[in-house]
Amino acid sequence: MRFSIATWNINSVRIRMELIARFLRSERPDILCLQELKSPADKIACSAFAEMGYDQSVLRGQKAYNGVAVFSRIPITDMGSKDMLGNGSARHVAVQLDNGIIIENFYVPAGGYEPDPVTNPKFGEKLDYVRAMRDWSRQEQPTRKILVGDLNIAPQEDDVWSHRQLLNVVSHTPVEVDLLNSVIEGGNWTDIVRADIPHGKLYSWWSYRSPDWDAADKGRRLDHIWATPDLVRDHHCSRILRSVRGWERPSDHVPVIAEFDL
DNA sequence: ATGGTAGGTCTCCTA
Repeated sequence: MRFSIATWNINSVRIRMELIARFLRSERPDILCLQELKSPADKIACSAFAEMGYDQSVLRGQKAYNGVAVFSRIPITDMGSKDMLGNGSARHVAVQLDNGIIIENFYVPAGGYEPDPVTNPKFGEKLDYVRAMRDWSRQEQPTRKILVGDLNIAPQEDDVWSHRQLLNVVSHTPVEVDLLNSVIEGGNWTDIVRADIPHGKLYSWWSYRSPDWDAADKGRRLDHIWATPDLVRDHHCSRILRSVRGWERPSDHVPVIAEFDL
């Protein structure tokens, strides 16, 4: 038996319910992890998810900003949230499957524009957040875990449209890439999508500001699926659903999907 | 070198 898991930065869950329904009807992932809900939990139409078979949900909402959720067709248990910066922002939630697998759903801070923690505190917060993830990864038992989410860092050269031109752009700076790699090493994580698709450009996000995102194709791979060694197989059928970026009124991120043994 | 768009909202902040 296998199960499929999808991660998607939805950029407002309320205005994109139709888009989510279209995605769930066509792809039918067993588990959907969302980030950037931009909504309090009590304003999210969980009944609409339940009608499509996703009757299990664990939400961490917040007014206007952040927010993460897990919707599932298979049983999940709420395993709590980590408040990495101690500021109450809803950026993480964990759930457990009946077989013991734990799913960690993260929304890492974007970090603002200027890649300097002194002049831009938001960048400092982002670095602090990823440092906290590294420290947490080192403490965890490195087994039976899947980590997904919008990590807001594109670590490899082929994860951005131009490695050279993005070296000083937040999301691909060496300090961010080094930190993200230290999280991977600290938790003994495998980057499942890159293990499946090791070569070539791979993006999960295209800016709203590009008038023709498809032709310009100045994307970045910000959304990730990782797993601990015991869950890694030869292939996980990873897919990044680029076409969803072309749907009507899209998120600037597209869903990423992988499959695991249940 | 610059500006471009989107969403939610204490009309500006965040992405």
